[in-house]
Formats: sequence, structure tokens, C-alpha cells
Amino acid sequence: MSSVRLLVLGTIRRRGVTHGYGVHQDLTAWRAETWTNIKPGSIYHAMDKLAAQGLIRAEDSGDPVKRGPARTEYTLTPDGEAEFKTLLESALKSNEFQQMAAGIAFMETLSRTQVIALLEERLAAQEASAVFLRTLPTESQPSDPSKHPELVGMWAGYMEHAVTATRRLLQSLHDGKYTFADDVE
Amino acid sequence: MSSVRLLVLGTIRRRGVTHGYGVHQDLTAWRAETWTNIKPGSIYHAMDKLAAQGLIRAEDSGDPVKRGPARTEYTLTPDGEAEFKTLLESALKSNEFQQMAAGIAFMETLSRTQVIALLEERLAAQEASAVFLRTLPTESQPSDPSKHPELVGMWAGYMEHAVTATRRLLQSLHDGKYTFADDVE
DNA sequence: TATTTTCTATTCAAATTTGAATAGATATAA
DNA sequence: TTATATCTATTCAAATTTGAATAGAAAATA
Repeated sequence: MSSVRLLVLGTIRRRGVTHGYGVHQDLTAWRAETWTNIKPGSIYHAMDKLAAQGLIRAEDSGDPVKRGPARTEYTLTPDGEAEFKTLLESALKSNEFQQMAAGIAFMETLSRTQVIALLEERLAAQEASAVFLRTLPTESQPSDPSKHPELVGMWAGYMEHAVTATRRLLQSLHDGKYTFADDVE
Repeated sequence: MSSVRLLVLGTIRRRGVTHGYGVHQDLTAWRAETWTNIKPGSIYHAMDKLAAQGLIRAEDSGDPVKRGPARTEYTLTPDGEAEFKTLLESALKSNEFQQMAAGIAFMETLSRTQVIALLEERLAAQEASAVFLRTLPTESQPSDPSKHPELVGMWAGYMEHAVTATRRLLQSLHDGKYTFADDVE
């Protein structure tokens, strides 16, 4: 699953009310190209679909400072808010880079406790995966790619790195860094 | 760009002659689901397109040990061989996981010297990227995701790991591991 | 003031990917 | 022997993604 829907919902949610170009501008400003690769066409498609599903609603922005062509602005509906939470939770448990990145980008909208729980779930999966990858047999002159030491080693090494990264993030959260939905000042 | 074409061309090339299901079986056996996520439909689509472009050609397999429904078997044409090499070269220079993985899976079909050159190109790009990511400013209470220490840190950490992995692979190749197209026994 | 460029904003056809359905052949169990 | 499951093999509609085109408005330049 791609992270377009989560990114679009999260961006609209963050802005309150916005249009396709606004979402695109934000993602560009966030250097999201580094961790995702979402093209304008995908944003507009996702928005049309979200609107058709009643997760976002066309809204007259109170802001008349309009530059350029006509735009259509949207806000989240209650269903959209629920869908955002669902997608975010699954992104935080995910092992896919794009999902993880989007998950981290929006994690502070959940409670610290919940994010920790989700990340612990991700960590367990990553640890199991890392262990499994190290059990795979390899051959120094591999008869097929599944036994190639470099291929298997690259994956195992990546998974071990991912475990470290998740642990580090969990530590930051335990240390009280960042401000989550349930943090009081 | 996805790695379907490279994977399909490489698999047919490796088998000499094969059909869509054969490609699918190989990719499954190679545990390719770990590093790519290619569904049967994509394989058949890619094959139709490759055939339409004259990169593969339908062929009567000499093998009458047919089990189950009718199949269409293909071989690479000379143009297909050239395309395979081109895609493989760009995969070995790539920073995308799926590309890299497919590149490593088939690297031994090139010459050792060429693979080293391509990986050195990849390494340079990764090093530059890692340095750049560490220059990005972050905020402890990030005003937007582009300044989130965890997001930026995750990418930088990943890139640094990737640099290490590429260096390690280069070392193996310099050490004379594996048998490349230009290696003599 | 006319022209060109840039920024704002979206649309659309074409290509690709997904997910599920279809269907033949062989093996298994009742 | 008959039903059922499993393995072989592909097809197809629907969903998504890409890449390029379109177009209005403002800024820059000549």
C-alpha cells in the first residue's frame, strides 16, 4: 500500500482546509521527495476518491487571498479523521520506508503511549525478521539469488539497522521528547 | 521506475526459455517477496509489453513435459539482451532498494570491472547524500516534518548504513569473490 | 506596453499495478 | 469412481500512478 492517502489526509488535517496544490506544496517543502515520491496527479486522484468516499468534503475556504486559477478546497470529515488515525496506526507498525516516514511525520497527533505501543509492535516484527534472515543458508558460489550472500546479507544488515533505528526512536519517546496529543504543558 | 522489467528479462534470460508462470515460480523461490513485490498480473503485463517491443519473442519450448494448461514461452531477442544490460547497469547505480537487489541478483552477468565501476558511482552518490542529510537543520519541537530530528535522522542513518553496505560489497568484489562474466577458471 | 517567464492549479490520456476470477490438469481422499 | 483440493497458467476489470499538457494570474523584462 502506498502512503498517498495518509499523506493527503494528514496534510489537509494539518492545514485545516486546503486544496491539491497546497498539499503538493507542503510535501515539497517537507522534502518528502526524499522518502516518498508522490506526483501531483496522484494527489488529485486521491483527493477525488477521498471526497467520493466522504472522508473529505469540499469547503469554501474563508480565505479570499486567492492567487491564480480556481481551486477546490477540502476539510476532513469525522470519517476522514477516523481513517487518518487508522492509516497512521498501520504506518507506525509498518516496515516499509515510506509508511514509516509518513508515520513519524504525523505521530505526534496520537498519544505517546499509543505510539510507543505501535513502535514496540514494529520492533518485535523487525527483530523476528532480522533473526530469520540470518538463518537463511547462503552459498559462496550461489546457485540462485536466494542463496546469494550479498543479497541475503544486504537484507539482514538493513533489518538489523532498522531494529537499531526503531530502538533509538523508542528511547527518544521514553525520554519525553516531542509533544504528543496527550502531553500537558 | 519499478524493477519488473529487469526481473522478467533476467529470469527469462537465466532460464533460456520460459513462460509467465515460470518467472513467477522463480521469483517466489528466490524469496523475491522480501525485496520486491511483484504480482502475477504485473509479470504477464510486462511480458506482453516486452513482446510487443520485440525484446522477447514467443518460442516453442523444446520441452514437451507440459503439466497443466497451455502456456506461452518466450526467449530474449538481441534487443532484449541489450535492454537487460541497460536496466541492470542502471539498477546497480540506483539507490532504491528494489533496484539494488535486482542489480545484485544479476550482477555476475556483467564483468567484474564494470560492476565495480557502477558500484563506485553508487557509492559516491550515497556518500554525497549522507553528508547532505547531516547538514539539514532540525528543531527539537519541529514546526514541520522536514525539521523533525527523527525523520531526518532516520534518513541520514539509513544512508550511512547504505554507504557501509556498498563499501562492503565493493570489498568482496575486489577480493575476487563470485564468478563474473569475465572471470576465467 | 507588449512579451516572456514564473507561479498557481488542475486535468487527462496512457501506462502500470492490483486483486480476483477463470480454467485446465493432476493428485488425494471418500 | 466421484468429489475435492491443489498445482499450473493466464486473463481481465478496476484502481492507481505517471507524465505531460493545459490554463489563469502575476511578475519580470525588453
